[in-house]
Amino acid sequence: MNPKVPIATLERLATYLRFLIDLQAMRLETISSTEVERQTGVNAAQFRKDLSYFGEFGKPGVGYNVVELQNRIARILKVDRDQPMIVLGAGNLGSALVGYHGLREHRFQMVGVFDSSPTKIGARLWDHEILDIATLRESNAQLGARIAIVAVPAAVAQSVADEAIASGIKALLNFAPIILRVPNRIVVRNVSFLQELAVLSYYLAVDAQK
Amino acid sequence: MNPKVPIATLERLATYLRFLIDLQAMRLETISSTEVERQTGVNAAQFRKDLSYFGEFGKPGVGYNVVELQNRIARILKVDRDQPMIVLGAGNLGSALVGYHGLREHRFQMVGVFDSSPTKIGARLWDHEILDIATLRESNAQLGARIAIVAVPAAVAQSVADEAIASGIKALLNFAPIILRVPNRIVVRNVSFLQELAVLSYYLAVDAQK
DNA sequence: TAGATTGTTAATCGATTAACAATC
DNA sequence: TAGATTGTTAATCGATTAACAATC
Repeated sequence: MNPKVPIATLERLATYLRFLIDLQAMRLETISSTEVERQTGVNAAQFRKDLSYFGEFGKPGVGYNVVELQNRIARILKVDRDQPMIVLGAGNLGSALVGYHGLREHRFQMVGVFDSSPTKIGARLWDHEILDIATLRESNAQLGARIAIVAVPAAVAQSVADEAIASGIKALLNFAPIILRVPNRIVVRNVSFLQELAVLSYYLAVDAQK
Repeated sequence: MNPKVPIATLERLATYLRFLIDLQAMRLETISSTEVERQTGVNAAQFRKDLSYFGEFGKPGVGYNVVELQNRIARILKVDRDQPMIVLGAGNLGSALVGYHGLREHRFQMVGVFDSSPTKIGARLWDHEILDIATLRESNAQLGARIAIVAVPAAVAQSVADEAIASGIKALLNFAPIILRVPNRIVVRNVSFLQELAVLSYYLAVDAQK
């Protein structure tokens, strides 16, 4: 059914999901691909093609049922069930992530926060006790998280990632501005606002030229 | 010289820059594209092609001078000069961003933080006083920022973005999980860790099948 | 000079979009 | 039935990578 789904498709799927949640809040029953294009800017053929990797979702002449499509996309992305997750690093960013309610709303369940600083270990962060990152292996044997967010400084990100993988983590969301080297079986996604800002900065200058 | 540079190229340029800074810290004088591939995973031809949009950078038979390449990429991305920047929203995420030193290191200069909450306005956040977002237009007339980071809740992100644009902002880094509608001349980049997590979540399930 | 590595052209690969028969 | 819109095929577009002459 899904022989090599492009990553771009998966990213858009997450966008569609978000959009459908809004439509549902607005009590809309159905939506057509043309209307999706008008409201999100994603090409209508693109939208239909993206969905086609996973089966048939709409009714010709009618469109897509908002609630049904939303549920099916959630199931495809596996965000229809709780996903235990840990955060590595309780600095500014790590703290912000632990306190972010959007995660829970999307069924990502924060089960542990780790840091290496003696002044932080044992302290409370929202409703979590900060754990010693040196105990990651033992702790995650209990917690059973497969997703970890890397929110430590660049200098220690690689070794923290290595430890996380040894502790059973299968997927990493990396906020540190370095390229993590990991085994093939491990999935990594990078979030780099410095990179994003650099791209903005480039376009700012290009536009000014015109 | 640069007739439509792919966005992917610009993103990688930021990665190269980061990598070159590390190389310089390690006192390396030159590097070859093959070595870049070995250390970053980016295909060597890709690396050379990316640079070729902007001129010639290396010496055949020798490679690239680390310091020179670093400087030239910084100039291309315009991160060789201070860029004034504002943050909209002083919640968890906004606060973390304001406190993030990496921004200053990359010449992004935080010049203002805005929020709408009466309990926050006037309070100190690191070395900034939180300003009333209702005064954005007047304030940014003074501050002169062209880049804004949108770190407000989804429900108000669009109206805040509209205000920012009216205040002279030309580029937006959007953390809110919605699609911002903006005029053509405005550049937007989105950072969505919910989206990233959804992609991870998908692959986690796919791998488990195998 | 011989060996290494560049910058660039051409080939390949993959993703986006247009077009349309099928169908509600 | 007529009109609308789907799912999918085929055409287009763009990005990645391999190959190689130029050159240090």
